Formats: sequence, C-alpha cells, structure tokens
Amino acid sequence: MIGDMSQTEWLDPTEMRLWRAFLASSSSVTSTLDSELKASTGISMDDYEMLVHLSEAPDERLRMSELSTMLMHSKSRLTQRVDRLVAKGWVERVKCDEDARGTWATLTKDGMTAIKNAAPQHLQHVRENFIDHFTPEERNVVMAALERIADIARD
Amino acid sequence: MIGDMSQTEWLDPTEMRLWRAFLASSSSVTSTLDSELKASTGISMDDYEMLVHLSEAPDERLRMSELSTMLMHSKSRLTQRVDRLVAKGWVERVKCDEDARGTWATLTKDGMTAIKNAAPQHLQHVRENFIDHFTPEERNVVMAALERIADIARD
DNA sequence: CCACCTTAGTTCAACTTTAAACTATTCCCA
DNA sequence: TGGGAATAGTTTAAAGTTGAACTAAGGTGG
Repeated sequence: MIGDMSQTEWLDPTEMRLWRAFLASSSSVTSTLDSELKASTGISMDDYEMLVHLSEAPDERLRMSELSTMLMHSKSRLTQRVDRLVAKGWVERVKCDEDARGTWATLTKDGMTAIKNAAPQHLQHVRENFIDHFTPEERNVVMAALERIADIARD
Repeated sequence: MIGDMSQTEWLDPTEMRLWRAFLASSSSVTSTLDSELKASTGISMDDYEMLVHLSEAPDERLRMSELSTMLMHSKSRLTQRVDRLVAKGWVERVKCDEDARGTWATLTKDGMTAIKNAAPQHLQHVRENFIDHFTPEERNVVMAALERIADIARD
C-alpha cells in the first residue's frame, strides 16, 4: 500500500541530515582545499591527486587506464589531464612494451619535486580543515563507514 | 626542530586513511548518484540540488546570491545554471522590488513537478548507495562529525 | 588462422566552468 | 548630499569536461 511505499522512499530527519552533511562537507572541504592548494603552490587538487597516485606507484608510473579508474575520470578527461601535466614537464608518456596499445604515464623528476614541495602545505590544510576536527573515536568510526561506502559505490 | 615540524605536517596512517576514505567516498557516491539520477529522470544532481533549495525556500524563490552561496557556485556559474533551468521552464527570473539590483530565481509549477517526480527515485538511490550502509550508531557519529566539518570549512 | 568482439587510448564538437571585466544600484559617512 | 566603496548580477574569453566516434592492437572461438 501507499503507506509502505513511502516508507521505503523517503528519508527520516536523521537520515536526511546525514546525507546533507555528507554533501555539504564534501563540497565545502574540497573547494576550500583546492583554493588553498592553488594559492600556496599553484597546483590544483585534481593535479595533486594524480601526482600522488603516480608517486606511490611502482616505478612511479601507471597505465592511462589504471589512472582513469583510480581518479574516476573518463578516458578522454584523463588524456587531456595528462597532456597538461606533460606540458608542465611533470609527466611523460612512455609506450608500453607488453601491450602495444598501452601507454605508461610516468612521473618525471620535476613532477616528483613538485609533489614533494606541495605536500607539506597541502597536508597542513587537510589538518586544519578536516582531520583536526574529529575526536579520536570519531576518526575510527567515520573512517570505517566511509571506506565501506567508497567500496560499495565503486561498481 | 625538524622532528617537531614533520609531526605537525604529516598525517599518521589512520588520519591518512580517514582523509582518503572521505575523498574516495565523496567522489564515488556523487558520480554514481549523478549517473543514476540522469538515467532515471534526465536531471543532473547539480540541477536537482538547485531545485530542492528553491522548493524548500519561502515562496519557492531565492535571490541569485543566496542560491550561489548555498550551492557554493560562483556568481557567473549560477547565472548560467539558472539560464538553463529557465530555458527548460523550471525556473523564472523575477525582478526584486526591495533592491533594484536583485533578482529572484523562482521555481515554476513545472519545476515543482519535475522535482516531485524525481525525488522518490533519487532518494531510493541515496538509500542504496549511502544511507543503508551505516549502522544506527554510525549514522549519529558520522552526521555530527560531518556537520561540524561542513560548518568550519564554510568560511 | 581469421573474422569478430573487446580493450587502450585519442580526437572532436558541444557543453560547462572559471575568472576577470563590466553595468547598475545601494550603502556609508564626511 | 554626493562621491567612493561595496554589492548584485551578467558578459566574455579561455580552460576544462563530456560523450560519441575513431584508430589501433589484443584475445578468442569456429
């Protein structure tokens, strides 16, 4: 009946607050951190994340498709994002031996320098705008919950 | 000394996992929900949020600047976003009497119908991809923490 | 072993966002 | 009361994103 249907569709006040807090916090935190990172280092958060993934990968390189999955970017978006970092001299494209269709996006020395210089300031901003506002208990609970959410939505 | 500096700069493993879970969950949830909402109703999540704000405002209208603050969009972005919704017939621009510089973005009847039709499906997706994966205890802890974060970052 | 389906990555045109410059109005205070 | 600063919103050009079409290479079953 209609009464039961609406129970499955709507969110109760607590659920709605949780959902809106999630939306509001993610948009305000990412926009604040992006501004601060650009102001202090000239690097956008999107570029920063790409450099972080590359810097942590074996041989400091990743296939275009791995990178696009990690960043949740479309293939064409990745192509053009890498183009820009290549233009800056932070990334190089290297043909893949095992698979002639493939390309390695490879971090350059300058790219590594850029990320190493940006990291301390960015992490300080992450502290100030995010990490420092959790209690130790909250940290664990929120981390577990959000890791679960991230895994589920990544289909 | 250097040892103390690095303590303030770096994140420990738990802090880093928390931060990355936050980034990963927000990008995966919003991209999943945006796809699902577009597929089931043709409305993007950005447009949906704008219609929700208008539908909940007194007289179903908001000043352009209020809306740009709520959505954390630049003024020019808002101008063009509203242009598109006006073109769809969901929003109308109304000159503001009290302040001749101002404009009310006003929800139309068709706009109200659009949001009412989209809501049940969207909320169902919000449940499936987000709300249903929290325990009741987590809900409260995560809600409190993220509301705090959203308030702080909104400067 | 070869036609066919899939995967890797790029290109292109249409669309959206950004950031700065611009117009118009209101606020403030000397 | 009037002149400069601030606010509201739009316009413009450049930069970035999307999604479909495209090229090229790899995998696979008959």
